[in-house]
Amino acid sequence: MLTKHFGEVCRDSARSRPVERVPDMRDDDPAAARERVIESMEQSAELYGLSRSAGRIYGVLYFAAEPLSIGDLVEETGYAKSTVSNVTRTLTRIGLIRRRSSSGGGRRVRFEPERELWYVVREVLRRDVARELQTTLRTVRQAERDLEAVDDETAARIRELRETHETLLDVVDLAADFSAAELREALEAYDR
Amino acid sequence: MLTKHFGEVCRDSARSRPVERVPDMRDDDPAAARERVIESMEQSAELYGLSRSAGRIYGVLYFAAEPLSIGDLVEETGYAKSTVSNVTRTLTRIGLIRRRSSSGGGRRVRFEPERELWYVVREVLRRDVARELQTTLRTVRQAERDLEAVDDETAARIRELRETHETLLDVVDLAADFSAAELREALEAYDR
DNA sequence: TCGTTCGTTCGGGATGAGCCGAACAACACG
DNA sequence: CGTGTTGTTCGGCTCATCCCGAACGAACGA
Repeated sequence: MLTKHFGEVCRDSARSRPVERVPDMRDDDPAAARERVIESMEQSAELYGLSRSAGRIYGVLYFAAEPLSIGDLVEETGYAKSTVSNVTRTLTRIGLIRRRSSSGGGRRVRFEPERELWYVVREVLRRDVARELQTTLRTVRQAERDLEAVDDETAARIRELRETHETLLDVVDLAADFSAAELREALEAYDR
Repeated sequence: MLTKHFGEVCRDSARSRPVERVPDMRDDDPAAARERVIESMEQSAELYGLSRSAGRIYGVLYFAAEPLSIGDLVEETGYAKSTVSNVTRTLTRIGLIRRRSSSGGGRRVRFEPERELWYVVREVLRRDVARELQTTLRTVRQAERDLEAVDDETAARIRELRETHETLLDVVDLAADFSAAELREALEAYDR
């Protein structure tokens, strides 16, 4: 997936949050603007199969002046400590945030966001998508080999499937080696 | 998302299926090979945030010689008619399968698969990802405008976020206009 | 050594997803 | 018009997910 639910993109987006945030502020208040952007991140998180809390935690870290600990995040987001602990683990695994352990003394863990989103996408492409394509490809190739002698519709379909996946894997592998700006340039430069 | 769960990619993949399939067959049996590929599709479906049944139904359609009706799919997959009805609706919305209604007479609906997977990805990029990026961008730009007078860390972060999203949206828009082969060629041709 | 401070893990409650069977609705054909 | 056939919708069941509070464990300082 890449998306959790391709449809019903907006479900109940008015889930009651545990703490109230930014009661009433003027429009040019940085805190209010920040809050609106973070809410947008919550929504995006849902589209990409993450929980709403993941979006908020990433958002808080995005705007933070310095890496935050779990305790800090609990205070900022109003989520329980266990929730923050689990969500940060998930976000770390994806690559959306990083643990900066042992900054100075103490076992206090601090998290900082990866702000270059394309890096995150790239890692997902490599770690998840490419790997999935490879696994499928292995299965398909094995099936193709098993049916070497056969020449029916099924064999033809399997060949087609292999070719499709080979192309997709090539594209993913290639794209994962580009930066976002390079990618844009490469696509703009290409003339058909 | 694009993926439902970026982690725990393999959960209990041995869920009991309602009907038994391909009891025991030789390795070069087309049906056995087909079955293994379809099982692989079930797994892929999960990664991309779809249900296992969606993967199987798509797989059955992929190998079908002709478009299948809901009744056919019930017979082929062993799922309940209601399940097949719901899943086909989802798959149609995504673009993985198409309804070929009114082929000849009758109100019998038939489904056929989109075998060019990149087309599907492209549609998802356009319909879901690009749209999401645009929505976020609108929010971020509004926030930036609200903070025109302000010049603090938050304002800087918002500017950075806008630039990131603008680049990503450009890339998505561009990529969605390419075929898979063109995309590969464009990336291969680009020399840094 | 003993609190203190942090983070993780465990069990539980609420919500939602996936699947089922059965009832319902639409349409073709006798 | 019935009547069978096909697809959709509805209520229910089960299981996973999300989030919580509380208990647990590991490190550090006094």
